[in-house]
Amino acid sequence: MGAFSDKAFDIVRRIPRGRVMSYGAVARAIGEPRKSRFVGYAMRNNPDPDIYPCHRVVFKDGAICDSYVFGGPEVQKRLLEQEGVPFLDDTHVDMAKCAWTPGEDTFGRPTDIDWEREIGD
DNA sequence: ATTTTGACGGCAC
DNA sequence: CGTGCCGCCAAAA
Repeated sequence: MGAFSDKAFDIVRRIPRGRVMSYGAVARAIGEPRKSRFVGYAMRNNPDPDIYPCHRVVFKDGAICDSYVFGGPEVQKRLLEQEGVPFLDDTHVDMAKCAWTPGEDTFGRPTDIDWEREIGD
């Protein structure tokens, strides 16, 4: 995989549970906002969905991609709901509430590595 | 080397 | 709020 994909996965891996990032946000986090599209391309080659929560990457609108998803958009939505990600409607995530960006505190926050912990709060 | 193809995003309708 | 188009740019054919 290219260096870009590597960076993309590095960012995605840090997305805490219950939060999401848009493809463009990931691209911007990498420093190349123009390659938002390529982020999706990278996700398509996700080596290990268990390590890289690509399901937390959605459209800027909060919509979920309808193609090339591991188990279909429904599965992705299901995973997000499971994490407590708020939805505006049946097809859109409430980005205003769960949009995340690197730099926010992930220290005490649960990340992909904390799958064991439940969202109970 | 050239053409086609997108897990996108923005903007016009 | 949904559709359609165009611009980006690397990867695949």
